Amino acid sequence: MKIWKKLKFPAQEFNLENTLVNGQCFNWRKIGDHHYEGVFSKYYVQVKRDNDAYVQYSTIPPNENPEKEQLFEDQFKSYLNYDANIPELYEHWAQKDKRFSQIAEPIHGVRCLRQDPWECTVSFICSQCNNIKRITQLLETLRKTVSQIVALNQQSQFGSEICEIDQDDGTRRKIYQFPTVEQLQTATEKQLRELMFGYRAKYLVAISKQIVDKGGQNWLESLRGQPNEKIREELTSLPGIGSKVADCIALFSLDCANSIPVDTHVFQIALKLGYVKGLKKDSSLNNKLYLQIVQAFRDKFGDKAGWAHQIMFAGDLKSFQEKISNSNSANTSAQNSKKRKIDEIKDQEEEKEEEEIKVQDVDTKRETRSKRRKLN
DNA sequence: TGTTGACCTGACCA
DNA sequence: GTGGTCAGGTCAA
Repeated sequence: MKIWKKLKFPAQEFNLENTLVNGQCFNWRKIGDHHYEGVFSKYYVQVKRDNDAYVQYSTIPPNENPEKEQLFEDQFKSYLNYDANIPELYEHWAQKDKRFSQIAEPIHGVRCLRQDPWECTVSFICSQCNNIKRITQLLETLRKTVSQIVALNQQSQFGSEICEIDQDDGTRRKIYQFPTVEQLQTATEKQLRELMFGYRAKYLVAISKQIVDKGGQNWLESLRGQPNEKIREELTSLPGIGSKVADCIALFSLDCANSIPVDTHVFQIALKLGYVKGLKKDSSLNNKLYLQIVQAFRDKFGDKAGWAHQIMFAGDLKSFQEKISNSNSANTSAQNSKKRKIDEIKDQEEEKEEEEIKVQDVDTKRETRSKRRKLN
């Protein structure tokens, strides 16, 4: 029998789907309408929303006394950045960018999570040249298998099993917590390759060892509160972590709300919206351009630009495109009228900017034609 | 200093 | 059925 706890959390401030499966984390799975399951800390957690004011959650194991319950709630609230006023931030960002104002409603209630830095590190190393579905699968495999690897390598007799849960088909499913740095350190490259981690296997093995040498989980957590540049420098000194992965770890787990991970999606956004003057679709994403795009997002969205970036990023994902187009076509004429007035003002401001993009597009096309001719 | 190709795997599409 | 391409990058030459 599950015990459900209520947490006051209006829907505009926290949308489960838009937050838990938008590509910032890979430990949640949809199991029903507005209902998700996941592994958080040492708990199997289900979270659901059945009214606009509250979300409800249950944990396995349950917390047997009020102190433990309070401790879990505090931990969960911290994970959800509970104190951040998301609607206020949305309003601010929507005033700064027309595209943001278009996606704000369909992708409402996105919260940037404050994840565990180790799990976040492993997750984004796995994200290299990979898609969300497969990253999620790889991390699930890692949780399931690592306790067997630990036992096999005789480093520890303790696994990391949390519980067994009943499934609809009558079978039972074991749930495991995420392996610690020390546990993953016991795995070999060969073992991880067999689990289909591919070339990322060698990074995971090397990085586990180096982080353990630096002080393990405590070292990673000690990076919280350090200057952004220092965090970047420390993380990129580790094998398999470049600028993009370092910025993901900083943004999603180390309290750097203005970190901007520039990947192919963010590059496309910067290109389409003309954030960087002279940016072309075949521009090579070198370090200089990377930092220009970062600066452009910071200039536009301010000190929590990383959080705004995550919403813009989600807006570029295929899984969110349908939501956006449905929402746009369902807008009532009254809404449209109000929106039109706001848009008119923005249009005037951005008209100049868009002219520049058109010029860039023409340049790009001209260049492509020229290249093609040369090839022919 | 900037550019390029190798690196694992699986889904998708023609 | 098969081969090409791409997917939230990094690294070394």
